[in-house]
Amino acid sequence: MISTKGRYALRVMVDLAEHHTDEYIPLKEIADRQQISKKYLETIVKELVNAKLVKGVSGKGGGYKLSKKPEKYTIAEILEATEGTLAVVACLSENAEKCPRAKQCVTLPLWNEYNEMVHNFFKSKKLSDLLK
Amino acid sequence: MISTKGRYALRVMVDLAEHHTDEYIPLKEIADRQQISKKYLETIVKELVNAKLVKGVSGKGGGYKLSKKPEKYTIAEILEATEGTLAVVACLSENAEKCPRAKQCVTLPLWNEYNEMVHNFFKSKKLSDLLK
DNA sequence: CTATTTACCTACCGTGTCAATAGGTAAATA
DNA sequence: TATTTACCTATTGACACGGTAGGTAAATAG
Repeated sequence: MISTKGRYALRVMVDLAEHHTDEYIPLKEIADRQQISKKYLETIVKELVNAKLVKGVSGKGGGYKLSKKPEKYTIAEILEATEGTLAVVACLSENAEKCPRAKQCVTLPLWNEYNEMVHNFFKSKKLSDLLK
Repeated sequence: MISTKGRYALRVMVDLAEHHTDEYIPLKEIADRQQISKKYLETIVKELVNAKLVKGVSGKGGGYKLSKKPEKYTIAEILEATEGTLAVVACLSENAEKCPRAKQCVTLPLWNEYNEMVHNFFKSKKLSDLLK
């Protein structure tokens, strides 16, 4: 299940996209518009900054800004930055040690198919698709 | 992410399907074959029994048995019984109170589409599809 | 009738994550 | 120098996950 972390991140990205000018947008504005605790948003936006999805500058006139155009973001990269992984089962996550049962596992093909479907879905969707 | 609970449940169901005769199959056999702690399996199989997906009888000669043919089970119903819900976001789960932001929510259409895709996927897959 | 086998029930535990809060420090501008 | 902003480091309570422990009830075999 996609956690609030990922869902809020998406809403922040959309907000940044919709209010994008030359200026940086302070988090307080976003928090007010989205009605999400600013403190909590800080922890989320930090991960977006780490993943270089948004750029932040401190000080007066500072805030956050998208680092590329909305149509250049896949939903997948945004969710992966905040959710950690989009893998649908633990054994298919990027940093999973390989399962010794893999060869005989009757359910693995199902998980592989499911996993691929989910990844393709989120890779096919762009941030710009969420704008009105 | 699908938890071990759901994944083990699926393996139990497959095991029951593959070793299905007239007899009931004791959990110990399944636990041994699948190399999963019997104690833990008990808690999982209990939920399958509650959902009437398998039938259990006590006593000597007892054990568990599928309550219908493998091709009659969708993967969806098995996972829902053990995972609680297959909803991809909290606000789309069956017993969620309706979100006051729904009307204005920019991300809701995405979640709806994703949710439907996932449900369709698991409804289209049958337990019999996992048998060799 | 007794022993054995099985499901079934209740409770507990450690660990980790989620969602959120608190209280600072550093950077940048006016 | 004051103010605004991001950024950093905890901390909290609640809850689920993965698993264990020890018992009770039911059913059969001898």
